Amino acid sequence: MAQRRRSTLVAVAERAGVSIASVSRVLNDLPASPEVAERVRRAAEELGYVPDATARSLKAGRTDQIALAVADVGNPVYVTMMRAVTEALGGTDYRLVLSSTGNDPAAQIDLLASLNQGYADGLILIPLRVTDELLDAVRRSRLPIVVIGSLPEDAGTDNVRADSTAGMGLAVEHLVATGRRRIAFLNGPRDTVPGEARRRGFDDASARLGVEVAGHAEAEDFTHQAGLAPARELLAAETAPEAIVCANDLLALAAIKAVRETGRRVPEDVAVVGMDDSDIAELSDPALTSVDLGAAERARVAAELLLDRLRERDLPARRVVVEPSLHARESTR
Amino acid sequence: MAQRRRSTLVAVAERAGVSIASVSRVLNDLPASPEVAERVRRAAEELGYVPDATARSLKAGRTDQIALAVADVGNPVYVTMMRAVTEALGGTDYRLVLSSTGNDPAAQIDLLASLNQGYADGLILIPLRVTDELLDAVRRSRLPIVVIGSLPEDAGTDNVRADSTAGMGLAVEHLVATGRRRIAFLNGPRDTVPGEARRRGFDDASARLGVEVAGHAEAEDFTHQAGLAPARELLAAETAPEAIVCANDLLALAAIKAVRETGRRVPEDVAVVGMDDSDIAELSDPALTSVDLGAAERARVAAELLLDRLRERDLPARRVVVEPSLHARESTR
DNA sequence: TTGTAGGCGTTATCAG
DNA sequence: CTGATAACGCCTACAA
Repeated sequence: MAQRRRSTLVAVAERAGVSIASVSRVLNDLPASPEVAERVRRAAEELGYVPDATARSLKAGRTDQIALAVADVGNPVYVTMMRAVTEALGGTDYRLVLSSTGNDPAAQIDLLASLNQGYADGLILIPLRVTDELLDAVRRSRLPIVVIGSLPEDAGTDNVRADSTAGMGLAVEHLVATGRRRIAFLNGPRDTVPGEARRRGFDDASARLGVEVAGHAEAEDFTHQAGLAPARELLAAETAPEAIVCANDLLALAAIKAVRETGRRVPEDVAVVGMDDSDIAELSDPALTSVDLGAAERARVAAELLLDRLRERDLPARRVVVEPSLHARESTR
Repeated sequence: MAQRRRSTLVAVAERAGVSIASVSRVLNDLPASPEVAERVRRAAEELGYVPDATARSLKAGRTDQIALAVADVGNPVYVTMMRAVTEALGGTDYRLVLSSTGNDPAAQIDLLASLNQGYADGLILIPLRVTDELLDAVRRSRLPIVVIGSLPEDAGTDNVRADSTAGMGLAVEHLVATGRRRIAFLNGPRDTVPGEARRRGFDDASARLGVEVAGHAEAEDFTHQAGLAPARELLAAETAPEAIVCANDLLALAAIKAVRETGRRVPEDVAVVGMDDSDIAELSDPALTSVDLGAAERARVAAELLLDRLRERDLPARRVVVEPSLHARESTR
């Protein structure tokens, strides 16, 4: 059985018969005589000494931790982002502290407040809704924050965003190119960051490309369950759509299900395009055509920006836009 | 703009004209005269004072952090578990430190070593493969660990596991009850904790219930992609299976896809049962019948066990088995 | 090269 | 009730 109590520099020093300063130096590869170095290393080894992260942090003023705040750990897009952040941090020796704040803006503000306790060196924030209070809290925060999602110009915060308009453009163009004209839009809640951006994107794209808009519907949430009813609505319209563009992949699966319920086929009768290109796009049957708004890339870039800023605090606020790409699969053949 | 530098007890004490001891007391709700309390609170407020988590940790010997180590942040089951842990921790003031170790046992051992730096108070470990080295490292660890997954009897570690045998029993019984006799098994890698457990479970159940085993196949990974080829194999057998039991939901989706490729229908020609009852089971079309091995519950219990032990170190090692349940959906109608 | 000592920001003990 | 002071474990001038 290993000793219950952690051993400290003092213990190692005693055992090696030297001062704690020498121990610290040896273990941090600072100059020391070979003989002392040897004694220290052996003592440390024998005691199973491991430096204490907390004490180090207090001294160094850094925690080597980065916080990631997401609304919902369950949503596939956030999972993608989490994974990307994890990978980006893999090479460094930062640890990841995960906070699931739920949809509640108040919870995010609480989180920002608690961050000022300094348990992390920086934060990647993925807000579902951006309120003025949140922006304010972000501005007031003592530590570097990178926000993923659209922010007002003057937010003065590092910011990585998708180009929803371009993404919707890709979706609609693709549908037009494959011969669809009457296109409907299945959105999530409009009072969210992605909901608002994607609706604008769809409207822009459909106007620009001169397609016939066969209806808008809005699910109460970006989930499969919430998507079924509005999808059925769209399909029940007098002039049925030839294609449905959906604001995310879960809604797209709901659309496919709804299409099939009416006895129609995907893609022959109704084509379906999703958005986010999450894992389920490939798993779905038929495999789902989806626009990748660069979730992984956005998260990766956000991590880079943050690491950057931790290295060098005095940088101007940066904004990065990640370009979308279309992944054509069976649902729009 | 907020002041760049965090203010400390000393700053508050100076401003309030009292000692740091008094400040600490007031802010920790220890007895103090109303007048001092008032002055301290005002000063703290004016300076935007927030106590430093690191300093607190050093003093208290606790970090208020719990580490969660999973093999792959992408796998839906792990996501389920992460969410459950997040929720379980929601009521407490523990933070969650997430480590994605990959499939590499060495990485998990490194993680255990680094944990001895004391950046967390406890660990929930979900190993994909349990090697002797890993068990050893777990035993040697200075901090409380709860392992999710099967462990040898004598591991002496808190442990939460699924009952794969019972789960497979539910799957096979359900298939028998719905009139299927020739049943095949699509597994993931056998040299993993779940792979081994589920294979044994299937063999036990099929023997006990006297069904005709229409083949075993093994995917190289628990993924959709890896499942396609072995699923096709099973279907190409001379006496085709009437049902396929799959070791997880991703493999089950692969099986459904493979069945359809051959022009057969699910569930009429071939029934498919998945395992884990992850989100995609409900999303799939047809919706997937799946055995819930209690991923969320296991994670929740693991978190409870850990919190428990953090409260009271001297507990005997506990082992909890979580019972499975079957969720019948369209894929076995 | 080595040791002494101070300090990172808290909390807690012990006098006053 | 309050204040001075000693830890927590580490790093690092500075002095020897």
